[in-house]
Amino acid sequence: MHFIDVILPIPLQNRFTYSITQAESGFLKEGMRVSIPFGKSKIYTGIVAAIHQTKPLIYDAKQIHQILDDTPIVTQKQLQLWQWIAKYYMCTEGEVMRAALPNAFLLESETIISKNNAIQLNETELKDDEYLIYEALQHQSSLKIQDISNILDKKNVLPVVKRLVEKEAIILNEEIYDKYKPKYVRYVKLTQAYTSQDSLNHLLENLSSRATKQRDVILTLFSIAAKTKKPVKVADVVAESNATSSTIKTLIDKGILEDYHIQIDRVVYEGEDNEALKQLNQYQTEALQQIQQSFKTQNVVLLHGITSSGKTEVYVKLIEQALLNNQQVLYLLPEIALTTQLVTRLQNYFGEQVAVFHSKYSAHERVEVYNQVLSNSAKAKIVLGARSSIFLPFSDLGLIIVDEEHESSFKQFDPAPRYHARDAAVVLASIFKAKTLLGSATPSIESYHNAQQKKYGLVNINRRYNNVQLPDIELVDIKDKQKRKKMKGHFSDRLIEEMNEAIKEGHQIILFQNRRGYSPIVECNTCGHSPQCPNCDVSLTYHQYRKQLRCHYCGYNSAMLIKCMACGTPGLDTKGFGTEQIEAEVKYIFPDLKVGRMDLDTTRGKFGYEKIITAFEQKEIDVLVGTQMLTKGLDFRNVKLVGIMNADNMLNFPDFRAHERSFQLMLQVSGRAGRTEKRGKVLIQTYNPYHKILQQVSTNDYVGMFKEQLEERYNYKYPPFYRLVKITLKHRDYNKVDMSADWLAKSLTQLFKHNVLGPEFPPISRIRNQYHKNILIKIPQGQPLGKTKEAIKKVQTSFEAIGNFKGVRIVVNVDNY
DNA sequence: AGCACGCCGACT
DNA sequence: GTCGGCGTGCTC
Repeated sequence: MHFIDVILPIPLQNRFTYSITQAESGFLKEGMRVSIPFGKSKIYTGIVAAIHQTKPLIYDAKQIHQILDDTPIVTQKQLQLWQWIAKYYMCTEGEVMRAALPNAFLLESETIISKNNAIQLNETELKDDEYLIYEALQHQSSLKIQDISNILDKKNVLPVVKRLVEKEAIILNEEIYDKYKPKYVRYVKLTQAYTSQDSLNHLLENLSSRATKQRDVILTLFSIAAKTKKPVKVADVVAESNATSSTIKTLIDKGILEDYHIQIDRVVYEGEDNEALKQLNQYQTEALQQIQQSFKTQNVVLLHGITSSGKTEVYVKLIEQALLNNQQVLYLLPEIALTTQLVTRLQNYFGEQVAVFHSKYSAHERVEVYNQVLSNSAKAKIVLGARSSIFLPFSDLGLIIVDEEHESSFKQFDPAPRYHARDAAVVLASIFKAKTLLGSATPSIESYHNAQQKKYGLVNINRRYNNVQLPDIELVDIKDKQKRKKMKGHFSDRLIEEMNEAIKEGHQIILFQNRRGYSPIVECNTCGHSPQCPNCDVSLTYHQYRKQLRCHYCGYNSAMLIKCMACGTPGLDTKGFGTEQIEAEVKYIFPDLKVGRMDLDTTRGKFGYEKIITAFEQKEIDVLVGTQMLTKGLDFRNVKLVGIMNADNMLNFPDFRAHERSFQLMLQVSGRAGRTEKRGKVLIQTYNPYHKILQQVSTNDYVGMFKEQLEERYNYKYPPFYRLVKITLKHRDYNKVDMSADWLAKSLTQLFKHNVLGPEFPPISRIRNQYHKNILIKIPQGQPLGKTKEAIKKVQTSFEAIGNFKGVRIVVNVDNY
């Protein structure tokens, strides 16, 4: 008796045990995929996590359906990381598996319907809808459930299908197929018969009189072959000879040409020759030496280098060394910073050893990178990727770089696993006994604290590259400006002056407003009513370019109202402002300038983002207005002025991290100004210029900010002194959420006393028609984390057993950054 | 998460 | 009368 325990990509706590044959047990290894029957009719892909001979006691194990791999596609070390993540972030291994594997690896079955030929059926017995399906099967050998849905034009077709099965008119089959298909490219060459010079001359003569198109194709084929000395692609011949693919087809049919296919990589490096590594300047060299020194005793080092200090060059040197040891390197970046700029730069240094892993890649491209890493291919020695690349199957990882370490987008929010890629990376590195370098101009309070506690090494770079000066940061009091009538729309006179000057000198401008749309609130002048989202507890944002009201939480939209819905008066006013309004005002105040906007609305689509960046780089745009997207690792050479339109809405955000975030955001945007010889200028417009954070921003005082924030965190019991676990309850019914949250909070309070906060409705208490209520658990230092989480899990289990609370969804978020 | 089974309103 | 709504329970 042989069995395997399988991890399934579904949010279930348990692994599932299946029986296998002796032969299979000899072949199977941990980390291979198997397809297994699950429930009544489903077939899922599972990962073999254990192979054993212990027969399950209370149920009969089913047999597996099929083995999908010859060799493991998940390594032992990955399984180790999965387990750590599941435990630490309080989710299931299945959820981790779903996040960790490229979707194309997860085969699912699909029901295929075909006619039962063994039975002669009396068609008059069939009802109308049944007949439609039966009729369709006369023309097509098989149908999918989706096809039937289309034929009958309704959603739920299973009852009909069931009746047909009972009448033995049709047969059902579960089919699975590989979602990953290698990409092939079609090539052409002359057939054997025409390889000799004689036959060829003869052929060309023949063709020249009548079929000139065909002759051209052959001549083109020759010239390409002679030039490249490589197999010739059909696509190239078509392109160069002006022939169509039908001409080629004719030649193939005549037996003159033959085509063949070669499998190729979808992700191809098309770079030039390797660039020589830049010489490090004195400060970079010192930093590099300190990092290396520090790595002798520390596994993690934090590199605190101000914006434009040239951290990337230091990374490059470290990567180079890891490569010399023949080790792999993982370079993590926030999704949004994974721009072509950086990718090209690294590819210029390291050529085709760089692979990129990215959510915008297609399923197939992801599989290819995954497989290259798995085989430790020379094409993937350095993986440049967003947070999910911590899940790649490294075999000999030597170094992880986490750039822009403070970025909150390293934390996954919505589907579980709600992991933090920076923290998981440190664990991953420890599994490999590799080193981790965290880099940032504005480190997170947590990391800097770890460095001060000597848990991490700390290295500073305080000079910008080429000794460019840090920008001059000026605070503009817009309350005062309003009083003196010095405001034009949302632009102070100072900002307008500086913009004029920058433009006169031929420089570019960035304007930052951390809110998209035209205005977040529309309000009736007469009765004060403002349109709300029907599904969420928020005001609708006005988007001018489509004359729409939109909800930023659920995507609901409606046409802009002409009169108030409550009182019918036509006077509607807008309150607050977003990027769209700033863009409109720039156009009004500076009619000669070209304005671009960069926010979620203008960067949709695979290249939306790049288009805007390129346009800005090539100076087709004078003023770029945008949200925090602007802050991420973009290197614009010609920007002299950065304007922050309103610093207050960030500072007043109700979150213990709001001040830290505002500081980071403002310093990061400021860093976009004056990256070359000319000193940049930053204007921050605010109602409260004496705010400590703004003072610290204007003096570039990271350490001051850190100390003060750390003290606040200490006083108010927040990280890094306390760990947080946030529990969110969600349900359509307000009362159900309310009552169940009370119960849960009470039970937790019995265990953790005053360290349980809430339950509390969040500022936005309803999203997509679901009411939310939060409970926050603070875990003091010294209280064992693992045990605490187990206890929380137990309470959760008893909660879920209460009939009244059925249907209330619980979301647990550990380290809720 | 799916998906089946099972019990109540609006339609051919 | 049925179709189909989604509440509840289970999956090796």
